[in-house]
Amino acid sequence: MADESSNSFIFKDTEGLNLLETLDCGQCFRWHMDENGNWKGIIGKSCINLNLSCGVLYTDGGESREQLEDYFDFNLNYTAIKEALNEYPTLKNAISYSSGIRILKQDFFETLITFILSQNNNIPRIKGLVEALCHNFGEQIGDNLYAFPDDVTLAGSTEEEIAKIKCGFRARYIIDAARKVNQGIVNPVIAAALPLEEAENYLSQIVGVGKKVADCTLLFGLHRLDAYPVDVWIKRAQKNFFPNGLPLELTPIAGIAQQFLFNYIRTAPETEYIRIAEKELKKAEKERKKAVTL
DNA sequence: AGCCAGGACAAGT
DNA sequence: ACTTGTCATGGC
Repeated sequence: MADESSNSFIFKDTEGLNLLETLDCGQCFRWHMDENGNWKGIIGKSCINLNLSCGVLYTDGGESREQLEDYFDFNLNYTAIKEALNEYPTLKNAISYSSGIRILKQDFFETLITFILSQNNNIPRIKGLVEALCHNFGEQIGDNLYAFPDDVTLAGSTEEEIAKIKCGFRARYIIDAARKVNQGIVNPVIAAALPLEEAENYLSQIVGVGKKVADCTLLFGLHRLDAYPVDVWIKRAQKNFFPNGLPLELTPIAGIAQQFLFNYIRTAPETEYIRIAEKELKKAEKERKKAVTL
């Protein structure tokens, strides 16, 4: 992979990109690291290999240089964004914990369906469900490799067929999403252009899509950096660090701040005391309720 | 064994 | 406008 052949590309200025932090921070679910620290994943119908050493990203298998440049959003100046976020102590800590996170520019439909699958689920299981969906409904693009299914395929399936992947109550949500996208009732171009709150409501036409899933779709699938998904982890972070919400100045890039915060509160050693404290609190609450009923 | 998970939704205060 | 129960499944 020394020089750029037909589908191998080199990105020399990766601005502090860290593949583990970016590909395993809960924004995407189809990338896998091997024992050497290299990554393999699927973008569109391409299986892509990634190797990052000494700040240089070597890619193999992509369609074009522009495809990867776009996917990793290399034209956005992350140094400047992180400087703005660093003005706030908690965000500064979160960024120094995992400074190599970038918000990927993923496919709209894939992101929409993936985050429908994400609801009330943990990340390992989301990965399994997405993989099962691709395996059962996606086009085979290689040896045991499947693209994410398109809206036509999913819209043409039944709820029972979708439920085969064991996604439970989410099966009918997927059908509804696929049909509304397929019929043009939900159009990514329109969603991308609407003001945030209207865009959230627009996507919430889909049964099973509320504010959280809408925000994830807007942020990860349409690169709306003002979208700020609030899940159980972000609620925890807010309770402890931003009881009055994020600073208003950060509104245009709240989504990026959110992703640093999410990874920080969920996995950083220095926030473990918060996770433990909440567990203890919950346990005590349960004991209290038990005592009342006796 | 039981709690929880990148929630949404309906029904109840 | 806020709480609560329910939904299907399996990771830990």
